[in-house]
Amino acid sequence: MATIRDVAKLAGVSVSTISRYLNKSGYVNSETEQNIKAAIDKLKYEPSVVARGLAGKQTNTIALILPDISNLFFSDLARAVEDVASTYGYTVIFCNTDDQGGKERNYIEVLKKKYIDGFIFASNTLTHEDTEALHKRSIPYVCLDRGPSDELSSVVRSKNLEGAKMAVLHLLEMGYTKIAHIHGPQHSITAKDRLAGYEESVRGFAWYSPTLMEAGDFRMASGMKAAEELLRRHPDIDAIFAGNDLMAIGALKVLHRMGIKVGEQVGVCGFDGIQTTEITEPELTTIAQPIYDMGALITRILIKKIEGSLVEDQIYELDVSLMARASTYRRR
Amino acid sequence: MATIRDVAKLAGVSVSTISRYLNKSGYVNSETEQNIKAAIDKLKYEPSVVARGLAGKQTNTIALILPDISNLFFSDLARAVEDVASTYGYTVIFCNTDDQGGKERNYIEVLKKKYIDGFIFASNTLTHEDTEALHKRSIPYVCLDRGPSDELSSVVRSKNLEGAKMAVLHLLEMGYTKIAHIHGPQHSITAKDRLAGYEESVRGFAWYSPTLMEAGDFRMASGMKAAEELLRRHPDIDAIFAGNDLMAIGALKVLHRMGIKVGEQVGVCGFDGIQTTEITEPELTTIAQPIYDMGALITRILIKKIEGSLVEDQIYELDVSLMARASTYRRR
DNA sequence: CCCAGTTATGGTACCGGTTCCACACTGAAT
DNA sequence: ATTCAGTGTGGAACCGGTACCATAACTGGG
Repeated sequence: MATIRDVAKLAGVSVSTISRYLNKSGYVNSETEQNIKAAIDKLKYEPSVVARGLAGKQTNTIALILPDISNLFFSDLARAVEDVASTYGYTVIFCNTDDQGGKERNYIEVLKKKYIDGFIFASNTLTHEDTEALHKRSIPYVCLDRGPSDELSSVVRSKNLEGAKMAVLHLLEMGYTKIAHIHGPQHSITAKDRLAGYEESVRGFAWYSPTLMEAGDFRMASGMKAAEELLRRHPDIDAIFAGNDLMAIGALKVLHRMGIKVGEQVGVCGFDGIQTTEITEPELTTIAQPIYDMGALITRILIKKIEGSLVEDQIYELDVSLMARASTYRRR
Repeated sequence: MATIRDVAKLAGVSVSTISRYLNKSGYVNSETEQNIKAAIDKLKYEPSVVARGLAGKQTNTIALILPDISNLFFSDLARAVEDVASTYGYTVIFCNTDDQGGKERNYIEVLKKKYIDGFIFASNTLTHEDTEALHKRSIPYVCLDRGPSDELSSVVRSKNLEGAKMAVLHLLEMGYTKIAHIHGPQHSITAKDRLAGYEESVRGFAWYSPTLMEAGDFRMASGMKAAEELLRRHPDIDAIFAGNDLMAIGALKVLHRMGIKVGEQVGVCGFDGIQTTEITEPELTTIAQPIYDMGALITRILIKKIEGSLVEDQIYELDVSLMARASTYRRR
């Protein structure tokens, strides 16, 4: 491997000049420039990112911290992050935390030793202490859905409350008359907002009851359990709005097993818009978050922060959209 | 940030001694050791991975090159890779190639400048030229499914041919009598092997015909198209074996739309064992690859190669298993 | 004619580690 | 007493860049 000194020697100039040429910082005569170009070509010289990292404190690497890459939502997100990052010349490291604060903290520890340029947090366990180490070294970070408690940071999320209201409204419009809700874990602000949206929308109805709400953990199995429980408690419900798609799919499964026709008899609506919603039978109505856009946006914000174009920290709320499909189509 | 020299000063020894202590290379008096420990604690010293990388040519980072992280199969795989890598102290960079050789080559170029310790290739486009650059710098790499053409390398794959035979056998045992096949793109050795397994198993039957095979591209939409075509051509087929789960799900969808009862009238079997197969209705019978194990194994092999415990390059073929489910259950 | 600003380039300390070599000391074998 | 292996430590070059500072030649304005 050729080094910058080899190039300098061959081009007959000093290393400083090469460095200036490479970084387009400072003056370089156009003739000299040609010589340097030739030398670089000849030696197939490629600057070492590591040496640059050591000298200049930039590694062009960002870390993506998420609960589980094999979760459909996050793999879609990761795709967007990597796409954007690579167009800006950054590479992406990913870390699975399983929503365990300990793992997350551990990753932060390991990665800050690596001079990572910035972090994207898509997990829900971030605390103030976690970010302290980042602040100390002024490593920029951005968050999905929610930032660390009591602290301002750039956050991208979607309109969860509004989306939940859209879901309920849609179900009502389709002629369903008693709507239950399976909500996610309440430490998640996302789940909270969606629950709030549901509650605000249905509180006024005569059939409203707190027992129409049942908790899940955002995974399919919990959706099944919750749906069973709800149907046992209220055999007359004719629609279920789930806090995310996976739980909605669980509900779908349960209804199917009970011989209940989804759509016609009981409507089901999810939230997230993961690709799998098109695979179910019937296809699942859902409130789609612009997952790809969210990932792309949060990455662009992070890179801006890294490169110093001052962006004020703020919360970006993206629009959600109703994907009306067969699982909420009630033939009359 | 404290540096190694700060620690040396505080502990009253030289940097060499600190380095020896940190790497457990060479002698360090046990008393000195205590002092060093204390100094490190006090200064909260953490060695810089970047400086280490520059000096010692090790970054503890591996790259995972795959077609698309948002593809269910690869996100499961990525999870396994990261799990194993992190227990060995490595971080994982991932890159989406969309099966385009150009993107792949580009990533190799970028990453080798970063002193990546090793590569895992899970894409199908790897050529001899691609790996040349890696050879030159003796950067180890391993492959999933297939290595670069005409070259030995460590490869982990599953028993595709055998699995295809299992699928056909299972369908026959369940009482299906005319089995079609949707195969993947033939540049993929995986798809080829599965097709071969199918053909070998059915060639002896009277109903066998080359027109019972139709091509797809491993994605759902192509499975739908292929299924339609097959049913048009042979309205009497009563089973479809697809070269992967996503195409099988496509077939499922088509059959459903045509009002054909999957399982009872027409059996469908996939291949891969992605989680989504449990979400479909009916649940999809599939030949499950041990995706997680494959990812874990390939990562362990790579790390062994990186750390120099000479492993001979070889091909590891893992067992597949039949997951018999409702999509191939024929009530009689 | 002098001084200041622009253009062009070189020298070198520095980033934070690793590693090789030199040196000193100990105790046992020759 | 001499040699030698094992133990323990320090000095300094080196990895491959960046960036600051110095130097110098060449403008043009006062």
